[in-house]
Amino acid sequence: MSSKSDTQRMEKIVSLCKRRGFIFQASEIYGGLNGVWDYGPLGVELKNNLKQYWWRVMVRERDDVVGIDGSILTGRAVLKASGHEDTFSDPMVDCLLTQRRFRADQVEPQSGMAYTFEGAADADYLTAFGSLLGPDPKAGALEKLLEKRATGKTNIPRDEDFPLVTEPYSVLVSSEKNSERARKTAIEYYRARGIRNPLLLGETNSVVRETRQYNPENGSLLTPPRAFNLMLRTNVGATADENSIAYLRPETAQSIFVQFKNVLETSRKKLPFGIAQIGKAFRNEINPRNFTFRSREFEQMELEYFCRPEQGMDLLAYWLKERIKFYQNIGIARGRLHVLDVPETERAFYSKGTFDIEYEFPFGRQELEGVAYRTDYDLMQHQKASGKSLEYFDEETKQKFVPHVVEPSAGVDRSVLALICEAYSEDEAPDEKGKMETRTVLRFHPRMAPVKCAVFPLLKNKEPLVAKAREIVGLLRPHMNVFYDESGAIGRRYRRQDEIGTPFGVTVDFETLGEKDPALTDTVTLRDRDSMKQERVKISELRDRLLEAIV
RNA sequence: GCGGGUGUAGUUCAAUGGUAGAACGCCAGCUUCCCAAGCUGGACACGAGGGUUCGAUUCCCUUCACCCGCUCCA
Repeated sequence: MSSKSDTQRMEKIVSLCKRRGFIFQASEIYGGLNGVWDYGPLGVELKNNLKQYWWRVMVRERDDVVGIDGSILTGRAVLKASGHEDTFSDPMVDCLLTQRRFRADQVEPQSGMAYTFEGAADADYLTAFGSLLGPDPKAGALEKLLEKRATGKTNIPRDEDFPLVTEPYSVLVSSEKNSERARKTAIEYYRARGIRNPLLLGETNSVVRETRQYNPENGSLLTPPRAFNLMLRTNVGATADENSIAYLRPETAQSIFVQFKNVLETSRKKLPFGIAQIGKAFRNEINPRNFTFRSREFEQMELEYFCRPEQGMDLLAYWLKERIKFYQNIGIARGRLHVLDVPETERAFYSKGTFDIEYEFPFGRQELEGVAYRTDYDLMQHQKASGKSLEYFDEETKQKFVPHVVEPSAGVDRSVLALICEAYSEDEAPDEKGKMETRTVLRFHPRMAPVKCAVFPLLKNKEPLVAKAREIVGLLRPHMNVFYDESGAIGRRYRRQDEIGTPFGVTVDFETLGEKDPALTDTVTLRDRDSMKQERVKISELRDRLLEAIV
């Protein structure tokens, strides 16, 4: 899916993230921790800008949404009711021959004749020492062979070079007629384990019925089922027993459902209304991949928008539109956003409609957000399990019912990564001598940029320049994240800011001090990151000029 | 979890069974310096743990992490 150049692009982005302080590997000095990442000084600014903008648009600027901040530690009962405790512990099995993985409960039960082998030795090797096992090795032959070898009364070498595998293996075929196919499969298996010309040892067979132990595609034995519980578990309290089990929440949504009644009463909202939350969630992913895209600790921005049953489908369409608008407003090009209408067969059984909003990452098209109409499933589950009514009473119609819910659920870390991928660009800019050089620029939307404005004195050894620049920093700092830099040539300082995506640069020069033209006193150059154009601006107008661009 | 690949300064890349180099970047200093300039000086690396060896960054084993493919993704 991703070409070589996309992989290279991604590598450059990862490297830039580290070099400039956006994202580091967690516990790096100890060799790292798989699937966990830390945000550095710039990363946290970017992430906060994203979260704050989401909160502003989704909560503060609306009458119909309130927020909460739920706990991460979640009682077992909650996740039992939500269905997570069951659906998160899928037992998985692997085919011993092809390594293909299946969910254990999805393997078709089969009946037939199972051929089991105790192991295999290299036939070429064995002939060199005479036919120790006879032409047709029967059950127990392997034991005999090992016994003989141990006594030393045979020529069979005892060292590790002797090509012998003692792991049992078994193949299921429909009947005795297919015994040869069973042997062929077994030979293939032992060959994969390093025996050049396998001689099967200790063959037995038996009739089996309704078993899920074999791969239906090739009859090969599967590994025993191993549970992959995607929830991270911990213990609360002094004793670490069954009763103290708690989970780190696998999604933020459940704390909203669980607090639905409290929020409804205290906020005095009427349907339709929403409860929003930004917070951490945890999943013990089998295979974290693609930088921060799939990690074990991550952050979500979720809205649960409650409504009457008949409003569900319309609101699903409404929120999908709103959410796409959101991504455009943070600087993601509409052309790289895709909407996937999740087909019924792939939706959760309780969902009447789900849209995935996907972004074209360098590593492929991947989900940023799911907008799902979850019906009344969640509240119903908690009502049943807790025995507490989660109904809503409509004063006008005098009806009592459990509200339905539409859920736009976005990944914070995924969106941050999308912002970085979207912003990353390389262009050509002339250096001092007019030679073209590659310039790395993060073209963040000014609203998202971690640093809004950099302020430079043209020279650091001229006190009046430095003082003026410091003064400007003081003027802007209450309103935005400002960065002061006095070291190195001015061009170098501009490039440093380009690489972290600072949209504006302000330089204090001798004209600011009124040395050349009195009319230019207290003006500075304002440099634009993308065009690299400069413009003379009065210091007194600077603040409003910048605020306009970054809100 | 399986298969393949990779681990040497912040980055890119060298070399070596015995002292690990460079470039760029970074820090300090000088310079009326507007797009990675120049000069001087400086800091920083063999992912971790074992083993072999007089001696290991180099050879072997294990482990950790990252990348690619599969798998998974309620």
